[in-house]
Amino acid sequence: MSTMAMKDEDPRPALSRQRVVHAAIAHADSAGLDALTMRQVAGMLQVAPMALYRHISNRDDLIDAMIDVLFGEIALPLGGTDWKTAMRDRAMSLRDVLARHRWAIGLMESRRRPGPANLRHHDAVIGKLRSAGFDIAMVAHAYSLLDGYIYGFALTKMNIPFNTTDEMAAMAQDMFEPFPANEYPNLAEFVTDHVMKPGYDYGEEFEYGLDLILNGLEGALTA
Amino acid sequence: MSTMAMKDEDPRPALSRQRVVHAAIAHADSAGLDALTMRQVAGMLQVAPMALYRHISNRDDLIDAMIDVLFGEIALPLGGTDWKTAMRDRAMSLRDVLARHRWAIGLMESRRRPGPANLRHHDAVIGKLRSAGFDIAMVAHAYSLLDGYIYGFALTKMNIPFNTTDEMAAMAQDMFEPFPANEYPNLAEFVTDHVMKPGYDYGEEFEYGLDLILNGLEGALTA
DNA sequence: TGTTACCGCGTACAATGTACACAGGTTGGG
DNA sequence: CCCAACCTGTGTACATTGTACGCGGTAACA
Repeated sequence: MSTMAMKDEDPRPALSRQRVVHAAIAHADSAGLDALTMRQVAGMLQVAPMALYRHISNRDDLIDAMIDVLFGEIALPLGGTDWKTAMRDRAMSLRDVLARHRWAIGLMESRRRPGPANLRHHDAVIGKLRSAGFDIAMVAHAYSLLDGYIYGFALTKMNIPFNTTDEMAAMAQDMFEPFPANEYPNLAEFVTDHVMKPGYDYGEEFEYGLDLILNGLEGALTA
Repeated sequence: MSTMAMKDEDPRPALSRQRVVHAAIAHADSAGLDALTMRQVAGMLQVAPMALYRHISNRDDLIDAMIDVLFGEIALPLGGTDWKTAMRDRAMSLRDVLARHRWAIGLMESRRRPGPANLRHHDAVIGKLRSAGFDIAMVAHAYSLLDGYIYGFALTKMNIPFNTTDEMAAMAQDMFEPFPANEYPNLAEFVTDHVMKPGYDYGEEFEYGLDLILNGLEGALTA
């Protein structure tokens, strides 16, 4: 039989830009950006490293494409709802995307060649705010504040890998261990009495700040 | 003469951890983190690459040390002022530090081994908030919100290298060029009518959001 | 004067991104 | 049906990186 007419269980379907980009995302999700080497991605696809270069022009181009896929993952419920609900839903969705793809946090807004999903996303958000009565300066304020907070929250909170309270305790131990006891009493109290308490939930922390910002913007808008 | 009794103009003073770290910061400031190779740093100090390893244990240890120097650069005016002024000043100072050292934005809060300046800084900020009447949960809210915003603003705004309006226009051109005209009308309007206007100043943008957050926190505190 | 600790160096190696030329299959024109 | 052009994946090769290892020279102290 010809290779073309092979059945579905072809052990090695043809390479494509899409397949390369998705494999790269999967690998970065599980192993981080540093581990995203061309040879690793090629390995995942059972292909020689140089085969990738038929579909991407270099590693940076690959990352650009990966980021644009993530922009496509952000939900944009801009339909009938008011701007506040729309912005809140978008923020939560973006937060979730960044949680799924931690490696991307520092890259989303620093691409020199934004892809179509990226531009479409920003266009839609700005459009929603404009049609809700924000003038252009106010759009700048709102967008700057919201995205700053969302990305910054992701940056400051998600880099620390604490999945269990025990892990967290161990890390705190390592942190304070090289220094004299009680050298940093406020910080120590904060960590032991709050961060390490069982009920602590970063999700709630995020929403608290988000709502504070949204309420502040609402006040500024109606003023 | 002995090498020890050499005069001040010794062309190559003894290496030290401090000198290595400061050279590395200077290089990262001007060339970025990717260009921060051991060989480059060694070259700045007119020393063989392996000489560095007598004073730092590896590249990651070097970066840890660099970050802690930056934490030391953040002004902490926690004296007689009220919490709001203190937090505002600290935020502005941190913003300035991040502007001077863009390469550090993604690294400040993700060190697994925070240095003494880092811990002292957080301890002081938490202490200031506590003594101003914030309970622990409120400290978590405030700190999360403020640092999220500060780092996020730095991340989203400073990565884009627009020093002049012309450069910005060129970049906007490159951004939209691959796509049909008017594909992204809201974004296009925003860029041309606001970002590229001569009077646009990112500093003001930062302070707008900062004050909104501080006022929101004040409201929550007194409630 | 010896001995010991330290510090900078030269060499070497494994891992990485990617340039280059090639091979095997696919396809379209005669 | 045949051959030429063309894709697409491959093997090899090289420059650049971090850093392990052991050497030699200098300083400090006996």
